[in-house]
Amino acid sequence: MRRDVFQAIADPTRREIINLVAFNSMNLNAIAENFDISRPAISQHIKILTECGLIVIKKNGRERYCEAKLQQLNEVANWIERYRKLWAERFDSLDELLNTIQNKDKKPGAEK
Amino acid sequence: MRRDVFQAIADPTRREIINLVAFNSMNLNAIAENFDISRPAISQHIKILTECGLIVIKKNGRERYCEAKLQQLNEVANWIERYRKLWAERFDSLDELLNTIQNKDKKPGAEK
DNA sequence: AATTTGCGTAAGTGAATACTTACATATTAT
DNA sequence: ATAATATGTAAGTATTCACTTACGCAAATT
Repeated sequence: MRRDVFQAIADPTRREIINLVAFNSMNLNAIAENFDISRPAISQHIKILTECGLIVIKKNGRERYCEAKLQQLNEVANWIERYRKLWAERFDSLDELLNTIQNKDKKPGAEK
Repeated sequence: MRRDVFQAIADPTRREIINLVAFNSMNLNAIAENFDISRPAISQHIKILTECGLIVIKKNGRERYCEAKLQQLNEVANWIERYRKLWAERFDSLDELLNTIQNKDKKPGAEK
């Protein structure tokens, strides 16, 4: 059973769940109302999302609030970033800015 | 049969194939040499990658050269970008630069 | 105390996925 | 012409996936 972020966001329903809770925590039933599939199906999707760390559950009485923790998306973003200069010429200047900022942030003076 | 970029890059083998051909075109056998699975399996992965536009095939005699066309990764990048400010505080300053650049590029003076 | 609400999970199902081997088809080499 | 090479594709298979219904349990309501 693979369980990684790439896999997690491959499913459209899970991407929508992420979108729903990204800015506001919601409990499971509130999330499920936005979909045509059954509540247990949503529950299973959320389980997958928590297992790869994209969502954390905060218990409040009998309710479970789903809160987005999207740091893991970094893995995907970094993977894509390696190829960005190959497809997005208009970001060329941004790349340089990015490098400047990163170097300033953590390794001043390193790698050009 | 879903066929979208999120789905395509969910598979680790396909991500490696993309990585292989991203900077140099390679024919199918050359790609297959890098994996333990059979050549037809690679062929099927490449079919999926072409179907969602991440790879184009250039015929050269009996060989098929696979060339990366990663513009479609934009779809994934854009999706993630919406949430970036939620998880990458150290990119906050970059966000502003990004906005500045984008506004300068296409809608000068718009949004803020 | 009894009922309702919010949720997790087990078991079952059909479809999709990632592979395999076997075979067909072009192109190149001998 | 024959053989070797590079590839596509069909068919079969085991596993995973996304769902369903049924059930169980704790917290809240009545």
